[in-house]
Order: sequence, then C-alpha cells, then structure tokens
Amino acid sequence: MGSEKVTSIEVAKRAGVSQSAVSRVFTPGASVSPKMAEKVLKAAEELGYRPNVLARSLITGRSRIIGLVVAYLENQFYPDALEKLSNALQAHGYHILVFMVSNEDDSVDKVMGELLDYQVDGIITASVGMSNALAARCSAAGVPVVLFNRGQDDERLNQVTSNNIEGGRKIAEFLVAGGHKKIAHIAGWSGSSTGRDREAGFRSGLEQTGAELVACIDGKYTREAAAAATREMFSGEDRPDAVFVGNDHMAFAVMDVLRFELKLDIPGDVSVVGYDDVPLASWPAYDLTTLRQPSNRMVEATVSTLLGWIEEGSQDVQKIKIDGPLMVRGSARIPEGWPDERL
Amino acid sequence: MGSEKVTSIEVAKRAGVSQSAVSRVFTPGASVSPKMAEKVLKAAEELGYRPNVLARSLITGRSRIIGLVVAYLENQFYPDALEKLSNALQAHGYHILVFMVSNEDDSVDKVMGELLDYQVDGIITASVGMSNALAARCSAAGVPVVLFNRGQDDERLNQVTSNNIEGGRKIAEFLVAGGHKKIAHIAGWSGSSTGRDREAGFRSGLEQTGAELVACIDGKYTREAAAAATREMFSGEDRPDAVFVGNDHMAFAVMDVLRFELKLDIPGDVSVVGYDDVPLASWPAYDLTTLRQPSNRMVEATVSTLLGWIEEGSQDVQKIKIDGPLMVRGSARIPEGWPDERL
DNA sequence: GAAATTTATGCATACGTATGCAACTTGAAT
DNA sequence: ATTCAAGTTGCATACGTATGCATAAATTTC
Repeated sequence: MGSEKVTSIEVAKRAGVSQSAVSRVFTPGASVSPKMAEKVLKAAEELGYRPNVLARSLITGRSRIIGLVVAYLENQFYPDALEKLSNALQAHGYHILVFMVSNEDDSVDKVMGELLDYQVDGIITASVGMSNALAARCSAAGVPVVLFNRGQDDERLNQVTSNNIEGGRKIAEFLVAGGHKKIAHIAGWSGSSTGRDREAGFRSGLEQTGAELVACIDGKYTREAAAAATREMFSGEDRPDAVFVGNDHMAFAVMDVLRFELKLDIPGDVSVVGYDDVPLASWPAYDLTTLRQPSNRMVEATVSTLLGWIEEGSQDVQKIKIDGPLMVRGSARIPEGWPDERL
Repeated sequence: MGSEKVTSIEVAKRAGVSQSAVSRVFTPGASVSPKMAEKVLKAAEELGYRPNVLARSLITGRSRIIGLVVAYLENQFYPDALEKLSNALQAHGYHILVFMVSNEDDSVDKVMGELLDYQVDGIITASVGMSNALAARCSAAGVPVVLFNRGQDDERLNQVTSNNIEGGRKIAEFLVAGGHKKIAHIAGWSGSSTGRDREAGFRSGLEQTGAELVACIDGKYTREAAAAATREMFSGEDRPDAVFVGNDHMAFAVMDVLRFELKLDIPGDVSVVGYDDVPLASWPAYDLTTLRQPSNRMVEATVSTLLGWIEEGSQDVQKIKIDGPLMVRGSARIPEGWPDERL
C-alpha cells in the first residue's frame, strides 16, 4: 500500500524553493547556484526523490527508450548481441524495450505500432525486415531505424551487417583450397538478405575458381529445416565432401545429423563450415570452422548510428558492412600451409 | 524532419468533437455511442493517430512496462526465459524493459534506481538477488517484484523457482541407483539459493542412501570455473565415476574437458548429470541427462503473480516451487529397469 | 405524453516535469 | 557610488492524456 510517489513539488516545498529550481538541479547544464543545489539535493535525498522519466519525456520529447524488435533468441548470436546492445546503450543512459515478433505473419507491423506508442527514440530490428509502409511511418514519426544483421533496399533504413558477400567468397576459397571436389550449401533463409548475400558470395567465389556447387537447399535458419536438408543431401551414394551452412545455429544441427545419424566423420568424410562464430562454435564438442561476424563492432556501429540520429539529428542513412575473419578450427579440412599463404 | 506528432486534440478538431470524446473512444470500457466511435476512429485513421502511452501513464499511474533485470544471457536458459516472458507479457499488453547488471559489484542497486525512474509497473529479476534496502524501496514505491529462478528470504519478494532441493535429491537417487561409487558435485554458485539448494538436496539424497560425496567444488555458474573444477577433480588417480553439475551451462564445459582434454568416455568412464534442460542438452553432441526446469510453467507463474499484484492489487507474497522431471539421456549410466521402477 | 432513468458528451482540471520570460541578486568595471 | 553584465530564481505555461462533474440527449417507464 505504500505507493507514496514523491514529486519535485514536495521537494521544492521542503527545501523552500520553487519547483523550477528543483527541476534545474536535476537537469544537467542548467543554471543553479551551489547553495541551491545543496539545499535541493539534501531535501531530495531525505524524501527519496527521483525524477519521473516518463513525465520528463512528455515535455522533452525524448523517452530514452530504444525499441528492439527480435524474432527469436534460440540462435545464440542474438542473445549475445542483445546483451551487448543493452550494455552499450545503458552506458549512454538509454534502455531497451523488447518486442518479440514472428517473422512469418504480419506481426511485425502490428507490433511496430505498439512500439511507436511508447514514443521510443529509436528502433533496432535484429534480423527482422520491415514493410515499406512501416518504414514510412517511422520516418514520418521522426524515429530512426537501424536494421541489425539484415539488409533492405529502403533508402530510409540504416543497416549494419557483416560483409556477407565477401564472407561467402572467403569460405568458397577456403573450401576449394582444401581440395574439396563436391561442395554443397545449406543456405540461410532466402527471404533474408543475409541468406541471399552469403549464398551469392559463395557461388561467386566458387565460380571464380572454376568449382561447382553440387547441391543447395534453403535451411531457413532453423535446426529442423537444416537437419532435413542434410538428410536429403547426404542420403545418396554420391554425397558432397564439403558443406557451407548459412549460419552456426544450423551448422550445429547439420553436424549432429552427419555424425550421429549418418555416422560420418568430420572433417574426414565431410568438411563443415558455418557463419557467425557464436561462442558455442569454439567449444570442442563442435570446434566449428566459421566466419566471424564481429558482434562487438556491429553493436558499436549500430549504437553510434542510432545515437547520431537521435542526439545530433544526423540525416545520413548508413549502410554499414563490417568484415570478419575466417576462424579456422577443426570441422573442415585445412589447406596445406593455409595460415601463411594468405592473412 | 517529419516529426509530426498527432494528438488527440487534432483528432477531436477534425471529427468535430471534444478531446475527451477521443480519449474515451480509445479507453476500453468508456461510455461512447457507436456514431461517436465511428466519427472519431475515422478521423484518427486519416491522421494516423495513436494514443501516447507515456502521457497516458502519467495520469493512470500505469506504464505497462515491466523491468527485467538480468545478469548474463550466455546460459541458454535465460534467453529462452526472456523470450517466453516477453511473449506472455506482450499478450497482456505489457512490455519488457531490459536492464543488464553484473552480479558481483553493487550495479544491481544502481541500476534498480534507474528502473524505478521509468515508473515500471513491476520488476522481474532473472537469477539476480536484491539488497534489503532495495526490496524496501520497491515495496515503498508500490512496485511488485518477482525473483525468477532465485530465492531470497525477504518477506516482500515473490519468487518462482524449480524445486531445487527435490531436484538435487532425485539426481542423487538416480546416480546411486546407477551403481556409482564415487560421486562428486560441481556446484552452482554458493552465493545463490539455487546453487545452495541443489547441493543441499543432492547431499541429503546421498545421505539417505548411505552414499558419500567424494568431492565438491563451486563452479560459480561459469564455464571457466567449471572447467577448472573438472581438471582439479579428475586429475588424480582416484577420480570420481559420476558428477552432478549445478546447471547445464557448466555441464557442457565439464563434458568438453572430460572428453577432449582428459580423454574420458561418457558415460563409460564417468556419468554426468546437469540441471535445467536447456535446448542444447537434448542435442546429440551432448545428449545430457538433466533435471528439467519447466520454464513454461515458471514463466506462467511469474506472469500471473506479477499481474495479480498489478491489476488486482494482490498482497500475497508468493514463494512458488515447481517440480520438474529428470530427463534421462545418454550422458549418465542408466540403472537397470529405471523408467519402470519409478515414474 | 410527461416524468424518471439511463446513456453520451463537453468542460475543466490533474498527472510531474521542463523552459521562456521577467524580475531579482551579485559582483565587477567605471 | 553608479552602471552594466552575468548569473539566479520564480512565475506561468506547456507536454498529451484521462476522468469527475454537470449538462444534454436518448431511452425507458407509468
């Protein structure tokens, strides 16, 4: 029952000053004398006063809330990014309001409406796309949007991804250099730019060396679809000797099927390469060779882009691509003298 | 530049009605005639009006924001819970504001202040404790708190956990029934109730059957500490033949060390049992026998407790313990005729 | 058809804070 | 002492919405 909200007015009363004075003491950069500050802070301390962020936002037009739209947290890449994003924003006095969506139906649009109702200062979508109508609404509302790990053509949307095309290409070179003859791909969801770009880069890398892609199935970024694709791809006699999987999360499923259902040896019978370098990839149970998405730098770029728009009214739409290194581990045959040959 | 906020006043003007009328149309349960509703909704639609949640909260005293305090998302149990919590709350019109803390310093207290500044309607802490002073402040502010997966003696704090003592006991019975003679424990962080309770239950279960705990080290819920504990515990000649690890996240590290550093066979040389049943536990690479924490039911209990306090002004502090089953898989020797003997 | 009752609507105000403006204080410069 | 500028403070108002109260309209009741 003790919901005794204490307001700036009560503090003012106790300190014997005006409400404006209290407000100014709690507003960085306002004009206050040292004695005033002392009086007010003392009274505030005694009453346990803290400014009401919501009331403040009503007048400043800034809520210090960033909306995060995310589809699923099963793929370790996203909780990791969420943790980093939250920490980085928290350091700047912002906090993350979470909105879960499903990527299939129109829940994105529905949820995004609720998001704007909260007067968020900015929006980050993690691996989630947006309709044009929605982009227009955010733009009209003056709310900047950054697509994290997803590209989209809309000219109003900032985006931060790894260099997926280049990444796909690097993996192709690596597998070809490793002497693989029958290279396959279990692709990321074809409805996503990341999935398409990685595949495109991979294909282009193969072509460049004259190699050929012997099989390619959409793994939809889920364990189930990736496992099914693996069974299909490796059931015949003439199975691939290498497979690039569109992300680590699927790669783990692929490895599980190869090893425990099909009794194949990795990398003896087949090489597996993933994409993301989530923490689990380096655990010895998988020891997965994978292209690292540098989540630290991606988060950094996301936050600075967002705060640039919010605090400095930047108008430059950023389309940032960040290069990542191939993490060579034990799940794929390593070409002769590989680490020296190219950096 | 298009930050054209449209307010209820503009809608009222266009519809030729009062601002109150607009407000009432958007307030469920208010008294409005059908024609009025139609007129207003039409005008609102044309202008793209949506009520400002923050302004509304100022007057209703309800923000529809739930603060979630969480220390780390590396252990898959937490992103999973976060996803479920968010979905469940979203279905009731609430959303989660995320606050990351470190469990070691006093950042919990610091962060909790910011939390209250946002006028959250309730607080969920995931595996994070609270100082008494803090519990008092939340109580004074009338903000209900639910500790998720963490117990604490304070009489003001609701809590939802699995039945950790009973869980520890079940695992002891299982290992003893499996004929293990040298049983060890890599415990959860001794600073947490979950860690202490699981250990206590485990010890009590062993005692009950006359078995003895040959070694026990605090794994602190981290991979690193758990790996170090494993090396210490299994370095000598007289190594344990079974180990109960305080949660799955550590158990994976333990298995990695046992298999890949010490070249031991699981369960041939040593049985491993975890706690949580995160998704990864069922993947064949680990195939971990573990005690399931029923996150669905825990989330359900958390949400209903919280909403009970918020919407019905409940005053009953809940200390909920939920039983979970032992998921018998391949990482520990299975007693003869086990599944039949007891349910 | 008039009175009593219910239902709709508008008016005014309140929520807790920030800020432009004017009035005032202080101290320096003349 | 006198003038002026710089620094402080209080007053009043605004942000966008919800709601008690009084009035007006619609409905029921006899």
